[in-house]
Amino acid sequence: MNYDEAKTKFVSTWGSLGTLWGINKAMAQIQALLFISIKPLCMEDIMEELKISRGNTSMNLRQLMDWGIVTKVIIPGERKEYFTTEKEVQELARVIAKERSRREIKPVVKVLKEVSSIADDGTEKTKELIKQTKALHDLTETADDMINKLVNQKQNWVTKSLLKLIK
Amino acid sequence: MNYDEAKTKFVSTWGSLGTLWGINKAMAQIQALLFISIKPLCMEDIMEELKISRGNTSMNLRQLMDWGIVTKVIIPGERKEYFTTEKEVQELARVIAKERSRREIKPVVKVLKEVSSIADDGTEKTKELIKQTKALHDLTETADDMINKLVNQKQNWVTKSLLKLIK
DNA sequence: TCAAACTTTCAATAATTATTGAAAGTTTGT
DNA sequence: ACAAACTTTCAATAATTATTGAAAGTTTGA
Repeated sequence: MNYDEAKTKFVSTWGSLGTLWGINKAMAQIQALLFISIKPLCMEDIMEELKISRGNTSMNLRQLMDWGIVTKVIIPGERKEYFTTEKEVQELARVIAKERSRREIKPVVKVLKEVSSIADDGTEKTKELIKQTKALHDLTETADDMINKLVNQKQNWVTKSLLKLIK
Repeated sequence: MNYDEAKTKFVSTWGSLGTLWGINKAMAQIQALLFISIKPLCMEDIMEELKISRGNTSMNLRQLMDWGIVTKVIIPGERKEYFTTEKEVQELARVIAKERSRREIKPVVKVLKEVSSIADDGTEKTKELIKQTKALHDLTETADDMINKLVNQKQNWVTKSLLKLIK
């Protein structure tokens, strides 16, 4: 496998993993492309490499910037804008996890709390609903906390030592 | 909020969370419904509660059974089939994480390993590709390992004490 | 072995989500 | 103030994914 093959393989695989953290293919691919690029890229570069339209590129770059993963770079003497991505995987993971938690997990935890707090009218079905949603609430909240805490540890040794602990 | 409101809210919220673990809405809703039901339900019950078609119900039940989350229950004297879901949240989380890892994370880890193992031809761009995909490989693999290990600990105290550790 | 009771399959359709491309908007140098 | 160089917006369209419903399949009891 040569450089170009490896690059294409990486970009498309990382793109398809997008769903795993709730972003679309193009967005994930743009990030992947920037992630392995040795210099900032402009819109043309990205459009050409990924064969996507200008509008698509613009919209997805915007979202990546909103997330704080991609930043605009101004190159003196150049009119057009260039882009780079966060190069530290640890930091990348932090941002993604944080965003995911905020957008998707937190609202669910909130609903679970509400539902598990309804008045116990004494019927078996209500008891079951309360019991099960409470269990789900605890699990979800704990998992969310853990992910956030883990991912906020910037030093990699924490992850490694934890992993050893639970082996 | 009374029982029926709470139930509807829970089922639809849990359904929309489906994307988070890579299953579709109907599948997540069926599971949610069974999760708070005090007795096994048949296809009619599910169709009626969720207002979905017979075909949809059948296909999604099948997939839930393939995942090992839902099991068929035979009620003596009854012709039709009944279904229940795993009621332990811990076990539920285990199955979901395992499935997700197998279907989505493992293949990506494999590709990252391949890509990061290409020959270093000495160019800067190749070095960068290798370096970055290697970092991603390590992170992804570590995260995957952690999730699997954590989720395999059936006792809840492990999670709790770990959480304390990293607070 | 038949028919009633039930489940599965799958082509057609609907719903959702991503992408395009061209017009409108913005910025910059002269 | 203008025009060139660039970016953004968004309605239209395409691609993808989920859902339906009816026909085919299966099981069971008499």
